[in-house]
Amino acid sequence: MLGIDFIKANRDAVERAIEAKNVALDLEALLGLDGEARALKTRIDELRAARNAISARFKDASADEKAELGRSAKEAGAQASELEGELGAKQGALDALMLKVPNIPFDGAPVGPDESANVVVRTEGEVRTFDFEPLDHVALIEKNDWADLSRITQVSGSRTYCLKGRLALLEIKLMGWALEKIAAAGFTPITVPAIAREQAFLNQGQFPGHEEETYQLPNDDLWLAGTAEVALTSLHSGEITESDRLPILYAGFSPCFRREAGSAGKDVRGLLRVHQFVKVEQYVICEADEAVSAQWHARLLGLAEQLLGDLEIPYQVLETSTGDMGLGKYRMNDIESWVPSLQKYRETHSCSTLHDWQSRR
RNA sequence: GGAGAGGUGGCUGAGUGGUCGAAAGCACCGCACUCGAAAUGCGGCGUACGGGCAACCGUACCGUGGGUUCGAAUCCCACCCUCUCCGCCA
Repeated sequence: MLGIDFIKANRDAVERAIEAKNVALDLEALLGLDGEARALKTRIDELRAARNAISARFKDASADEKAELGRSAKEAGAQASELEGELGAKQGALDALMLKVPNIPFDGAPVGPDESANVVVRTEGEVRTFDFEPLDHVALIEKNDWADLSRITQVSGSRTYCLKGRLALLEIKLMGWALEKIAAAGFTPITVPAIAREQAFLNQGQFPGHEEETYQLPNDDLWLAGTAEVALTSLHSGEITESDRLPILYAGFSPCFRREAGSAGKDVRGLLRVHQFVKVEQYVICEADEAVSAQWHARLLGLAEQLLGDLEIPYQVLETSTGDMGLGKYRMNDIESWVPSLQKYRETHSCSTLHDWQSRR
């Protein structure tokens, strides 16, 4: 989220961000609530000050005076409590609105409602031409007995997969290889749980708003994260970090769980858009400096590209539009990799910068 | 699942009804001493909101939320979290 002082001082920019990101938020109402809450608080402070002043005289007072002082102190206290209740309600409403305030997007981000406004900024690698019809991944799996896609759905439902043989090994090795590559660039490899408390999802920005897309474990008041980012974001929450200990660099690894609610009918075949998968996450906590942050963003993107280069997979880099990048993001670059059987690029990587919108949460 | 212990400032840790935003130590900052550093001595040192040009003043904050009281870190209730032991376990 953004600080209330920042919002007040940069009202137009925030208003533009709300528009560009297509957020349902009435900034006018938010600022009005803030004003009302402050006024109430001032009034409560005055009542409390009066009460405290009376209480301070209590000890040395005579019995008669004590009765009188007690009465008036109690009354001031009661009034304060009543207003406090009012303030609580306003504050709650205000907090809920504050969580919906979007980060101000990067100047270079294309403004648009959704992914259709994303812009391809670069295309890398050479698309192979074959003198035969390339099979898609499902056909390759069937041909080589590399998975039990239909059997596992009777166990775990749709959008789950079960790799076998060399493909099972490939999944594990690919993750290990990516972790090692990123570790070699100075990042600390770290394995984190997908299980996390609600607070972690609030901290990261997934909540409020995306509860429907998240698996819940209601018996234990826990949720399953769709990315290691959830755990990594909260790993250092509440800490004040000396600047000489920055940047903190992680190469995270975790299973990822996604309900894919609202994706009905999309990519139902094969290994695209599954409910559970494994992923490596690059994560940087750096000093609150736009230039430094931009350098790290470039570094993350560079490392992701290096992985694809090493794998000889052609790809394109997108500058993600304001409508597609999400509430908390300042800048987002997606990478789409070439899928020969589809004859098109599909999203495989994503790099984002969130600035202090994230750390404030 | 059963039993117990505990959550106080950046850290350790005192504090069981007002003189407590809170002892002491560590860390940190300033000054003195020193060629310099260390050691030592003296002083300072929480956060948020509101008011004030400022000095400063007011309010709140001792896990969270309620309650008792003129007054709560301290008493009562509920909850959350952490740790220890036992049991169970793919």
